[in-house]
Amino acid sequence: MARRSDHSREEIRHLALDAAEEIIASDGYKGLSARKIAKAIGYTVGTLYLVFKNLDDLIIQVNGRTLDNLYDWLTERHGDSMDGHQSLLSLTRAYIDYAEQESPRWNLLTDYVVENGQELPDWYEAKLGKVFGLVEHSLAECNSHHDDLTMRRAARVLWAGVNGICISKIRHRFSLAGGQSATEMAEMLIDTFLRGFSQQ
Amino acid sequence: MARRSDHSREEIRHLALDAAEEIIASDGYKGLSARKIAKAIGYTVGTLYLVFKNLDDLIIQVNGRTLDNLYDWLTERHGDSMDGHQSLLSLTRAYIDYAEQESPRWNLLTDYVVENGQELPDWYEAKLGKVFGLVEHSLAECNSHHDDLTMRRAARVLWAGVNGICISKIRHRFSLAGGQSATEMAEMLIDTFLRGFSQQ
DNA sequence: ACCTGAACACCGTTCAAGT
DNA sequence: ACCTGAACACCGTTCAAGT
Repeated sequence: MARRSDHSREEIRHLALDAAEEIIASDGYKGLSARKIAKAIGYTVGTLYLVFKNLDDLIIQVNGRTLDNLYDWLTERHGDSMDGHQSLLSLTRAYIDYAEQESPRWNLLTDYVVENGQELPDWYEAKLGKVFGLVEHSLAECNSHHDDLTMRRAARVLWAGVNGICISKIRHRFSLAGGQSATEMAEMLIDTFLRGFSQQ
Repeated sequence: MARRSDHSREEIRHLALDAAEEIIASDGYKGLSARKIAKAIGYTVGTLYLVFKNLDDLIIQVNGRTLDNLYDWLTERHGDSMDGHQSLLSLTRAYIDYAEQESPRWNLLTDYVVENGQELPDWYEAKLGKVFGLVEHSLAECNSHHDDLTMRRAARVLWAGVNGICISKIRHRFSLAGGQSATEMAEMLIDTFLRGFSQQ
């Protein structure tokens, strides 16, 4: 059993986040609990509350690591040797693959509800911004006759749309999609949006 | 206190669903519990398990009523005296209003995760289909040179996209949207998609 | 100083026993 | 037949007490 001073606070934080990721992967994102984490790392539940404000704080930190992981996944799979349209499609396919293959942690990301009057921490928005940056970059290669703000807005609208498609197909498993897969739906969204965007 | 035979099984079902809706509205969607429902209707927890298979079954029935409620909300606010494009925008604004004003029950709808190998019940998909029907109808008024299947697919892609925007702005409260509101993002999506869709 | 362990106020779900 | 109430195996969170 772990005793006092076996690990620094920062080490306990890492141990706990590692354990949380394993529990989410094996028991699903709703199977995560403070007591399971504590047991897995050989500390008492009380110890977790010395390191995390509460379970919400822990979950948001797990989600932060998921965003890092997603960023790496996307950049690894995402070739640079194509035009913007193809690049956007390949980014989207990589994202859908991630949501499907890492669905427990992806579901936890989507599950998070920010309460009225609350805000996501800055470091979290920064990680999100890094992922959005990939979309912006691909979009900029497709089309450059719009101003910067319009490009950024288009990237966000398009990505929120792709995410909505993933939610309906992966989270809710709607079978009302005219027989289309998530990838086919996302391709239809991107192709049609880009056609409209370039002819504006 | 309620005694046996005070209510039929169907009456208990309605009482429980009514109570669940009130609890969700006042305590948030994560504040719902079988014990709270039982207390509110004057029965023991055990009784709920005579009427519902489990809490998941109850929640899916609450979500079914939310879909009915949403359908009524959309049809009430949705004038018929405009062209398809305007009609689609007004439908979208009404949906965003619903998500904002009824956010606890809307969040419960979005929260639901269908596990691997599971499916949503047919009656649930039928209620969803009714809401999607409104979108299809408006879209059909915008554009009629596509075949039926393409129109249905476009309606689903567009609606999943609008929903994704609501999730990023209402559920996650991302402030990375270039200063746009959910409504502005949805308008950008619809305008650009429709331009691309009509020029295909 | 650091961590424990017990306590508090909750959960979902089941099922023998009561009326 | 219908419902209860207690039990079981869990929760998140706090904090006096131990080393």
